[in-house]
Amino acid sequence: MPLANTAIVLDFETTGLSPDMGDRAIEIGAVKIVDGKIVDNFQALMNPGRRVNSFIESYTGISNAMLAKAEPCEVVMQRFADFCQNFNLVAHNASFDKKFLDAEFKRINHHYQGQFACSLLLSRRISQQAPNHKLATLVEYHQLSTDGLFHRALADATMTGHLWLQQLSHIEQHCKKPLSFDAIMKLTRVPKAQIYRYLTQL
DNA sequence: TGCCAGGCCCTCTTTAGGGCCTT
Repeated sequence: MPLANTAIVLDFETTGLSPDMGDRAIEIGAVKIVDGKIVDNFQALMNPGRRVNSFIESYTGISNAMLAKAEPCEVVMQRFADFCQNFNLVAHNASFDKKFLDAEFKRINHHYQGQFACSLLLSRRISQQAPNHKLATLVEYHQLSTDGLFHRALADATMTGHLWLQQLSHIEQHCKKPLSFDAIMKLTRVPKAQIYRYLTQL
């Protein structure tokens, strides 16, 4: 049973909010965490085969000129599949990143086997006093290390990685033992009002 | 034609609506 402190934390930049509406990934960033330490990372722009709008250029700082020089999504996603193997995955608001991961992997006929946990759902349970649960707010709230760059894939994935490790540390203070990835997945489904009682029973 | 995300989660709820998050 793999522990929660070994995982790949990833983040996509995309052309929009929904692959079902035709949106594509334009950048992926990820950090590999083994035994609670970041040991490797992955970052690549990818050419979605069409232009992105000015909002996305402004929001991410990723221009159409940058994407024109990038490898196609299919090439990058194959390299990412090799990078992530079957590590369990983490993202902030994982439902968003999972639907893009699933859509891009489907295009290259790659079948991912691991689980996908969400640092946003975890934060809503174990940091209920935080002003809100946006990634940037939580980085400041928990005083996590950051290079000040936001909305680029590797920067966001790295910050989410630090957030994930902070969350695991906080949880372990309550249950007094390292938890499996599966246990954390279950924890993100426990009703908020029951979370601390649940932790002490683990 | 005109519309267009969607899962989570709370509440003035469950025969629903709206804010929070992600790009």
